[in-house]
Amino acid sequence: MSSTTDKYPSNFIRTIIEKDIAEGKNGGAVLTRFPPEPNGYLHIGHAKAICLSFGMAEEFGGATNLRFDDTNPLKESVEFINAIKRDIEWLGFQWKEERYASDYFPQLYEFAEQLIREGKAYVDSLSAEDIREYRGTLTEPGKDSPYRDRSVDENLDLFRRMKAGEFADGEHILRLKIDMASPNINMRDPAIYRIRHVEHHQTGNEWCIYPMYDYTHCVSDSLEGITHSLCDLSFEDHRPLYDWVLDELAMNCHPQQIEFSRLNLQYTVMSKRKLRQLVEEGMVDGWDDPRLPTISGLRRRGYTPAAIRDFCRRIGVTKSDNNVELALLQSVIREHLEDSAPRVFGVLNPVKLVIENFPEGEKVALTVANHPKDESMGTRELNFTREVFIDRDDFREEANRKYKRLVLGDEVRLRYGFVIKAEEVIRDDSGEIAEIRCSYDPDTLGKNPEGRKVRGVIHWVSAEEGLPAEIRVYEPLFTVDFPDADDRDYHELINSESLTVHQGFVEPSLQKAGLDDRFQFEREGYFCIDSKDSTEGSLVFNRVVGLRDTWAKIEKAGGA
RNA sequence: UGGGGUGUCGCCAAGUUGGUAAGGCAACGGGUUUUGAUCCCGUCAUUGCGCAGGUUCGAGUCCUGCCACCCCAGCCA
Repeated sequence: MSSTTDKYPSNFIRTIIEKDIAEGKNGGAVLTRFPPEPNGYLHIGHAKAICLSFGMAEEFGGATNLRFDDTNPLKESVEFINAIKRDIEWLGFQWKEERYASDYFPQLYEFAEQLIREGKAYVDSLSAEDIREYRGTLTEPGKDSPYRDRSVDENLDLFRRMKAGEFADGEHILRLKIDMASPNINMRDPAIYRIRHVEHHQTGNEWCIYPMYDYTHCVSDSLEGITHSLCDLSFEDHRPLYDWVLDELAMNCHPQQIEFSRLNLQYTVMSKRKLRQLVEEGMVDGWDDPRLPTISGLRRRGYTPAAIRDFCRRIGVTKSDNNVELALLQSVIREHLEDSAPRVFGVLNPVKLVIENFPEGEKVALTVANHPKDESMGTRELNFTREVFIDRDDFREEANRKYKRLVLGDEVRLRYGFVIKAEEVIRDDSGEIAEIRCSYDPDTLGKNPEGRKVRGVIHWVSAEEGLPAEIRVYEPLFTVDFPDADDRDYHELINSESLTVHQGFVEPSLQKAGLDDRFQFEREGYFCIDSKDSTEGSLVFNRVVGLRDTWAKIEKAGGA
């Protein structure tokens, strides 16, 4: 995992850490944490944070804790906990310790009593609506709650009774006593404990009051001895509160919160809320739908952990808003698969081709390379037969010379096999081409014909030996590059053609394709077995990404 | 009209104490090629680093003033 390609280029967070180490801060130690709330699946944006937090720690000989930020039992579940752990491990990272914010509930409670005793927290009995009213607005200061000056004894009594379950949800709340006139709204007496009579996935029914993020996170970081607490920019305004709590509690470990900008990627959405909607409304096939930017989706789509890590490294780490092009992600996975994926043949839109002068029942065994540039990947055998499938896009009844595929009356090479010539087209009742009758030149195996220049080379699959397979090709889930920035409801922005299912054929060797294998279907793209739906008897492939397609560009420009 | 941030090539992004604008992706030329892939070569910010002034022999880097965009008013995280 710790190859040089995983090293980040210069960024401001590394600069800070290097400086801290040079100055002997924290005794030169680096301990980070990744703190997901188990209320959804991890996505590529989380991968950025994971690579950063784990990456920085590893680079400086430190470690990273995985800590589930499980302070809101209403939205969380063990299903998400397990999915998150699996995704992080799959990405290639190992946490030092698995912790839960709920591990600290007892200590958090004691600290809360301490704050009350010191007059730094109070129980408010205003309704949620009133609290909102009293908070003021962005431009006007808030005003003190009438309960703000309750005595320490009363606060303590109330808080203990909150814990004991004497009150209903929403009846009381514990707030920090900071400054209702602060220009930073987060400092206007933030709530730190609310009553919730619900079972918690970790602590069961032990508690009916639950601490809130701002209070929990900094204390948890401190208790664990975190040195650098990396989070996204939305928490920048919360840093004064983070620091306030640790200072007032006089914690002996005061981690440094550092914020960076979150990832925005073209043609997708990154908010857990929207992802959850897509899943729950059945617009996709679960959290691991290959069109989703979730780690699980990317895994099922065929992305590799190394490619995702490389992507995270290449997008960099800054505080500026960023809009990363999908092309970068695609470029990275292509680059990784180019070297590692063995080549095979697969035809997505099959049309049968019959070579009339090739003897029926005969086979010519061809030894073909698994990789054009890497002999160590070996060879495999393919049988050339009288009937083969080629892709419909690789045949035209007429075309100009720029079209380097099969044209009626002209020649083309079937890759690794013979040069053939299209002689006649057979149509079905609907007028569609049902079959292409051809002839072949037996003297063209491994050599070019004399005096003629063949248009090009196309791939094929033996009709006699090929395996039928379902091949799924994906396009972006959304029709606009940044759905979040669009005023329209996201339902209107869904790309109805994000999934195309082909009933095609693949070469026999793919029968033994494994779940972790990636292949390049020559001239088509990179593919993998669909981990959810593929079976031995009915193969299902996902297209990870297409090959770079300059022909499509030429075609689009009106070149042919 | 409050507070917190950010503005360097179409996108991402480097740019330590001012010294004369990295790299990647994309794009565009060309070469190799039994994958229109890969690979290789070349072009791609020349009084230019949001704008306007200023300091300086010299500023993306310092100062002043503007402008634009993002985040914040959950008993969510």
